[in-house]
Parts: sequence; C-alpha cells; structure tokens
Amino acid sequence: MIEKDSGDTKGKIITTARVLFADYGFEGTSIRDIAKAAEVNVASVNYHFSNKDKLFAEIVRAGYIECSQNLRLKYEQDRPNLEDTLIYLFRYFMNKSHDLITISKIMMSTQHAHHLTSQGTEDEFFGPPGGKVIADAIMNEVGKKVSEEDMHWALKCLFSHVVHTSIMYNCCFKNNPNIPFTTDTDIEKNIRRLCRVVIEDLKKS
Amino acid sequence: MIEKDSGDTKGKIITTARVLFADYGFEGTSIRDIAKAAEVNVASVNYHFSNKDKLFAEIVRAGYIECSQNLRLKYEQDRPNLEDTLIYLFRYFMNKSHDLITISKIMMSTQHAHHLTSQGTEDEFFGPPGGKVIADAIMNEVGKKVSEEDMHWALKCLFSHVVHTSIMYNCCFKNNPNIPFTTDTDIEKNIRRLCRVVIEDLKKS
DNA sequence: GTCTATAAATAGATAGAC
DNA sequence: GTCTATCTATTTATAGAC
Repeated sequence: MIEKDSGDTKGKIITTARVLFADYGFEGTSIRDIAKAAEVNVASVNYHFSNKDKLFAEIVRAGYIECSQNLRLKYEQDRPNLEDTLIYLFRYFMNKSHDLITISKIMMSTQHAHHLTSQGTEDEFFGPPGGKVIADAIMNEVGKKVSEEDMHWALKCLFSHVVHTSIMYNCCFKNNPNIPFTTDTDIEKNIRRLCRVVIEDLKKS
Repeated sequence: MIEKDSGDTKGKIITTARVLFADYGFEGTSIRDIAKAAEVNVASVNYHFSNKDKLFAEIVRAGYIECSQNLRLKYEQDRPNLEDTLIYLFRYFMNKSHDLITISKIMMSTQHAHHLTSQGTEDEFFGPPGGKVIADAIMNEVGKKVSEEDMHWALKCLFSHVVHTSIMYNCCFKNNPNIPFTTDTDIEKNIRRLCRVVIEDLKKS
C-alpha cells in the first residue's frame, strides 16, 4: 500500500517516483533522478526496494489496487447512479493521473506487461482499473437484465471515453486553455451525455 | 516520407526503429538495439540521421502525416459513410499500430511532446491523427447543421472509442483469445453500434 | 539507516581506415 | 557509405565506513 509522503525516506521515494515514472517512463527515469527529486540519497532507493524494477512493480501494483478499491468503496457507500460513478472515476483520474498514465504506458509495452498480470484484482480484463464497478452501475441503471454482449459494448464505450478523455485532459487540454470544449466542466457534460445515450440504447434492445 | 524496406540501410533503420520505439519507447530503445535488429552497422544510424533524436522525430512526423493523408485520401476517393470511415480508421490502426502507440506514448510524455506540435497538419488538436476526416464524415451523416458543441462531443466519443479499442486490441486482446467479445469482428460491430447511437442523438438535438 | 566511493555495464556519438 | 575502435557520459548496483 502506498503511504502518503510522511517525511520518511521510503515514502518520499514512492511519492516522487510515481510522478516521474508516469512522465518519463521507466527507462526515462533514473534512480538518480528519483533520489534527487525526492531529496534522498541515491543508495537509499536500492536499500529500500532492492532494485529499480521492484520499486516500479510496487508503484504499479499499489496504484492499480488503490484505484479499484477506492472506486468500489465510493460506489458501495454512496450508491451513485451511472453518470455520477463515471464522473467520480474521471475526477479520480484527474487527481491520480500519474497512475493512469503509467498503467496505460505499461499496457503498451510488451517489456513491462508482466507488471499488470496476475494482480489478483477483479479488473484484470478491463485494462486500466475500475471496470467492474462501472459494470455494476450499468446493470443497476438499466433495470432489466442486460445481455453479455450489450454489457461489453456499453462498458467499452463509457470506459474508453473516460480513460481517453482523462489522458487527453492531463496531457494536452489543461495546458492549452484555447482548445474549445475542453474544460473539466465541458468534459463532465460530455460524459453524462454519452451515459444517457448508451443507457437509452441498452433499454431499447 | 517513410519508404518501405527496400534493402537500403536507411529504409531498414526506419522500418525497424518504428516498431522498436513503439514497443520499448524512446529511452527503452538503444541505437545498438535498432542496428542489431535491422542488421546494419551501429554507426550507420548516426551517419544517416545525425542523432537518435532526429531519427525519432522523423519517424513520428512521417507516421502522423501518413495516417492523416491516408485517411483523407480514402475518404475523398470512396466517400464512405461514417461507420465505414471509422472501420477504415480502425483497420488502419491495426496495420500501423506502431505509429498509433508511439504517438500515444509521446502524448503522455512532457519530455517528447514537442515532437507532436507544429507538425503543420490539420489534426493538431485531436491528438492521434485522423480527426478532421471523421468530423467531415459526421457532418455528412447528420445532414443538417451540427452545432460546434455537438460536433465536439460526437468526435470525442467516436474517436476515443476507436483509438482506445485499437490500442487495447493490439496490446491485450489479440494475444488473449479467451476474453469475450474482443475479436476484430466484435470490435467492428461495437464501433458501428456506437456510430448509430451517436448520430441518432445528433439528429434529435 | 544513511552516506561516499566505486565497480561493471551500457549509452550516444565520433574519428578514421577502407 | 560502411566498418572498427574508442571517447565520454551515464546507468544500475554494491561494498564498506559511519
């Protein structure tokens, strides 16, 4: 489990590394970069994590599980409808964009793909984390039984939209205020609209 | 412009490097890796491209423009409807997945973001290439005037779905035949369905 | 646990023979 | 244009003093 930066060396390394890995990738981030940014000694990284690969694995694993659990918890507590569930996921990705970006990059690298397999979570087939909760929210929304095919279609439409938009927002939009319809308010409106349209279609079939 | 592998050293380097860069990233791919895989001498890479950065820039630029132009050409020639345009884009991403993946990774790295700006193409605000053609296809499909807001929404829904699905297909699905509804036939059905649903909504508003 | 020093490997880039 | 050899810098990782 990733702890918040609490002054301790190990925590500072993790907090710093998850940002650097996301931005520069695994190979693009050296242990020295991490140590320097975290203001800890170079040797402490290998002392606490044995090697660079294990540090990376721990960050990926923790970020993935944290997201899944967080979304599941929120869903169980507040029972938001589908729209609000997706908005919550979007906002989560905004705040934890590092983890989403790191996981997306890993997914696209055969080299590090093993960091994403056999994580023992419920979301292993949906790429970035959170898929299972959305499926539950969809089921709840439509009311009647949703066929497996319909469910997969809806999930992919909604999920790909939220993920893609979150990445685009973090990587392009938020630094270019001139691009039309790319404020977070606009994006949330777009997510809600797609929700309604998809659900409407599910109810018809 | 990227030439097909024609036996010449420069061509072999480009053909090999675009695959390696996509898979292992810029920092994860050494000049030696490229030279070895392309079966050329190490020094020839720097001889033909001056340095690693310029080789990368050339591959990115060429892949980006190639995709935009290819889609535009196809569209002008056959005048496919929106569904077929997106299917064409999806199939293009299947065959040229390297370029899509490389561009996506760049987008997620502040470090290399400059390789994507001021490319002088018409798609600069739509992330991965091809956006403008889809906009035209949407306009054509709906018939009546589409508001700017509606257009942005539709574009993002359709585009994010095709891009995200293409990446997922290449990175996860095609090696895991057990995951349900992830054959290319399934995916194309999903794309067509989303098309119909989005267009239907545009016609209503 | 934290530091310095260093080993061992690998990186990008270039010089110069052919 | 292609090759070998090499320079310089940087990398991960570890050994050993404190």
